[in-house]
Amino acid sequence: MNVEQLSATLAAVASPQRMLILAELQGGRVHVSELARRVGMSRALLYMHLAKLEASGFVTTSLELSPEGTALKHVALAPFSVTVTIDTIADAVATTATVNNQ
Amino acid sequence: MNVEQLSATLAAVASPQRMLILAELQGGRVHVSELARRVGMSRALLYMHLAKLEASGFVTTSLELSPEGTALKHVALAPFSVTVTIDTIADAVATTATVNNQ
DNA sequence: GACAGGTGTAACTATATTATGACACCCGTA
DNA sequence: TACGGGTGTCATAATATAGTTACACCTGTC
Repeated sequence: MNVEQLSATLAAVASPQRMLILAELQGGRVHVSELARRVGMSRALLYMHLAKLEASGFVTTSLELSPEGTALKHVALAPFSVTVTIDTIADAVATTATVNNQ
Repeated sequence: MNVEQLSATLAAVASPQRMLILAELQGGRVHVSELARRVGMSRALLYMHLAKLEASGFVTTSLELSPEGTALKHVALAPFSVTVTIDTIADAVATTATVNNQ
């Protein structure tokens, strides 16, 4: 994992709003509009946050048809565990430096 | 640890520039001006990054007199290990929610 | 005194992130 | 057809973060 990826992953979870979203998803998967109501933010904003969370693998989404026939985009928590130590960081920096020097 | 603290801690380390700084400090403590040269940034900018790293406990600083009599601000890596799981986040959210509802 | 090398910060600009509001479109139902 | 409830995205505004430049000040040395 290079610096950019590690940075993006940490930044994705280093947001009070996104932590709220993840905590809410602990109760089970929820569709986007319902999730927006629960965390108290607009759908447009939630889409932005979900894009960051999904890009770094913290959540997964799936578009499914409800019994009533309407499409629902379900968001579910993905299992994850991120540990940061000086070695994690040094490795990322070393990888990035190598790539840049090629 | 509440959401604000956890967010600040993760944000502090979720920066390519600050990762570079931490990686550089792995070789031992360095004074500010020298560190600025090594990571290739201005002192003013480095001070800003160091303030964030120090606020979350990733580095420590100490002002000391060199043998030549000039003051040197030494920056050293502090031992750390940050792990983020859904439980870490849920706890932080729960703590924050409790505080806000008081 | 002029210089080299250090600390510390204020003011400002540039850029990235976060947030809002409006729009187009789809499906079932009264 | 007019709702109500979804999805998805586009400008745009507001705010936070990152970065630059310049300044004041200190110490030892030529």
